[in-house]
Amino acid sequence: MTNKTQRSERRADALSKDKIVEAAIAILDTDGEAALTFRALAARLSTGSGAIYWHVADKSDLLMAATDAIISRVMANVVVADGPANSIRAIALGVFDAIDTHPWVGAQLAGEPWQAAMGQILERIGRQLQALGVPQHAQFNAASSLLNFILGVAGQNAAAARLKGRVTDRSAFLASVAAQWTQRDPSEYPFVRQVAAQLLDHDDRQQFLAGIDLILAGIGTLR
Amino acid sequence: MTNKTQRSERRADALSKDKIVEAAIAILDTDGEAALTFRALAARLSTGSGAIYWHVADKSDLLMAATDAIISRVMANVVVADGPANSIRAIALGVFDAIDTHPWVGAQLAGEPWQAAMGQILERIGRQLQALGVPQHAQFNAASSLLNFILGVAGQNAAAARLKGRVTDRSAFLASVAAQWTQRDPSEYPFVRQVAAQLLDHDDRQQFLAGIDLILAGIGTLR
DNA sequence: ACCTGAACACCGTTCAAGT
DNA sequence: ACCTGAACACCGTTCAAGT
Repeated sequence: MTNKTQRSERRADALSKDKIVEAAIAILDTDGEAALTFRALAARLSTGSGAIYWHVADKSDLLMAATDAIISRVMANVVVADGPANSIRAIALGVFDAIDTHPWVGAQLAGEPWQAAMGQILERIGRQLQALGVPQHAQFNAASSLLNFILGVAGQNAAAARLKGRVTDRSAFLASVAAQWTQRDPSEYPFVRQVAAQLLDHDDRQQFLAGIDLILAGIGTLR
Repeated sequence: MTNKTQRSERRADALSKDKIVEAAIAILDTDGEAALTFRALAARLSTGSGAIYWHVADKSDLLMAATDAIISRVMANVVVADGPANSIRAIALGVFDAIDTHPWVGAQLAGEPWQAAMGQILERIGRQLQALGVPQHAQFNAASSLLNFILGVAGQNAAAARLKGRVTDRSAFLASVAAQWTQRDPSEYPFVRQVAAQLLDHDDRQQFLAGIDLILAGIGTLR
């Protein structure tokens, strides 16, 4: 037996980008965005943090690959039927629900355009807009409007998820938010005061659908 | 003369949250989000990094205060006239242009709801929706739809700004994005391929306005 | 070719010590 | 009350050294 510090055994099963991405998703889902570090990831994969860089360019690359994996699954499972308008609702709800279960996906979509997941969503929405009979010249704007609305909600939901745990009473928290918004000068915030009650107990998913419907109604006026 | 390391002089002009926020805005505007560190801020203010914490809770507090300052100025300068629909366009464009000149504001809005700036925008939009005659029960959803669309665009623009400098040819960059989206299986991306040409040379501001108009058209169908 | 883990160059935040 | 700046506990990323 020697005194020299023993190097760890080399891992038997080869690492791969897929395995790394799956491990990252597991960490993100169970412990949140902040918990995903290369050290935590390396520990979970029983390897050195540097090994990950052999398969993944950097943290942004890793996050985009994880987001793409989730969105791919969602898109594969979305049931497109009952006409193009309902199909768009289904696609949008698919993304919404994915963000609900994987809030970090929301942050990623909202803050990183040009990733593969964005192309997938755009494609799915665009095809349904064509089926809906939206004139060709208006299709890009219509798709981008729906997409941007979805991304806006995505960012907000990701932020809301970051509070989970720290905030136990959602209504009380939202009440304190509304109070802070209006406190600088209550007479300056008549609208916020009016909707404060609805803010406290509104259903995010239902409000999301209402927004999609509003944009669809607007698209319906296009000729 | 002593050999003891000389402590720096104590600053003559008192620090204040306002002064700190202004310095932060200057750093964010000239050198970008990544350049705002407590060390850089302390250097610019000729103080210790710890001093900043006497006036500001943490980095999030600082960023929210900076965002609120910018949005307050924008809202004070927005000209509301020509009827409620045009006023909503003016408010939205005000936010869009603010994000264009201060991209970090976009990132902040997209990723941090419940900050004061959000209350300001919501209030301004809501009041115009009331003037537009939107039925009371639909006002909250309508306002939230417009707001979320704006936040979606905000996040994308902030991300686009992060590339400035690194990317010199916008068209070439967007072409490579579209190519990457479709390359996995070109036959799976007919819509993206169709709009790729528009993607390359579309005007962000004009597309933003088209989205606002689409939502306004949808709101017009509400009764 | 792929993996290991120490080392580097940073962060935000805290806090004892000063005025 | 307010300020100073070293110290702490982290990060992402690199890279010489291993297999």
